[in-house]
Amino acid sequence: MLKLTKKADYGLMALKFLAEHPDSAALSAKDISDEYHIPAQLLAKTLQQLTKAGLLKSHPGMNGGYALSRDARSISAYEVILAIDGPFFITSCTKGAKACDLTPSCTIKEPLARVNDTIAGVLKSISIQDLAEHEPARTEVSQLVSLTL
Amino acid sequence: MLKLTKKADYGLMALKFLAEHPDSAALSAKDISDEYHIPAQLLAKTLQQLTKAGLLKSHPGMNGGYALSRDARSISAYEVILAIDGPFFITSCTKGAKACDLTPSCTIKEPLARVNDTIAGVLKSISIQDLAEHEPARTEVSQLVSLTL
DNA sequence: CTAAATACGGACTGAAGAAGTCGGATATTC
DNA sequence: GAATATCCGACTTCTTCAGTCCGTATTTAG
Repeated sequence: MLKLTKKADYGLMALKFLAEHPDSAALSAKDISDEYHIPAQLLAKTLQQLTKAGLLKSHPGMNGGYALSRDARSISAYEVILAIDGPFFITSCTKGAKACDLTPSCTIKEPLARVNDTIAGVLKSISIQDLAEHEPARTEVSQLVSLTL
Repeated sequence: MLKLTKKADYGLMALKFLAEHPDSAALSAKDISDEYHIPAQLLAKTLQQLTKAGLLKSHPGMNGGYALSRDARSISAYEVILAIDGPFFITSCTKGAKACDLTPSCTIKEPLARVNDTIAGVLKSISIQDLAEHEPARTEVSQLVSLTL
């Protein structure tokens, strides 16, 4: 309930790791899975999804691997989650056009859609670079997000 | 992925419906499930959870049913979701104290915990009364939520 | 040219959680 | 006492996530 998938987590971790090693030409899926102790093949698939989404550049062969396709500052957490988990909606019904089956009385959706937008806005405001700048996190971005019901 | 359960949706709808009928002494689970075309027994359980959480007052017997235990303006969407789905965490690992197994390297969690707090804050700022004040939603709450990474 | 290392990608299994049902017990009103 | 409710645990079913297996394609190293 209201939780990211592990693949999304793994994806964020991987991008963060790549952002922390800009000098390396490419890091393999195994390099990253070793670092974080996550299942290698699962991470591999996740990285493939991110590649298809254009967030990573891949390079097969020996000494191959993955690298960020753009600057870490221009990649948002939102893009990563979207690429892996697909579009998310906080409500069960809001599936594109097709609304709540036989329940147009579902007036809950409209306010919750705003909540949804707010969350998306927050995630869009967080870049991979933000994640890579470590723990103490004195980044102090102080992002303001407004919600109007 | 990042979605409320249907029970949480149902719960919000039910509370909204009750808030719209403050004149009625009590409305039964069936009254509400008919209104929204929701499985009656499932909604019943949800209402029982909300009763245990103290958000509703129940009354068995004929002409019995449920009523809000407090003013609709003092009940937040956050409380409802918490009562039904339990505490939510956007990350997979943040389970109370026990952190990420063998992965303390999981620096992703810290920034995402802030996102989690932001979402909680937004949900806390939305009352059942807000949901009940219908569609055009000229409520214009204009809530500000700050996020500092 | 061959072999190793790597990315790609489909199919499959198992586990977990969500959605919904069933059946009975208890309380209240008429 | 009968009808209408809430209460509540157990159960089935369905979906999705997590993870694995296995084969293919591609690049580099030697």
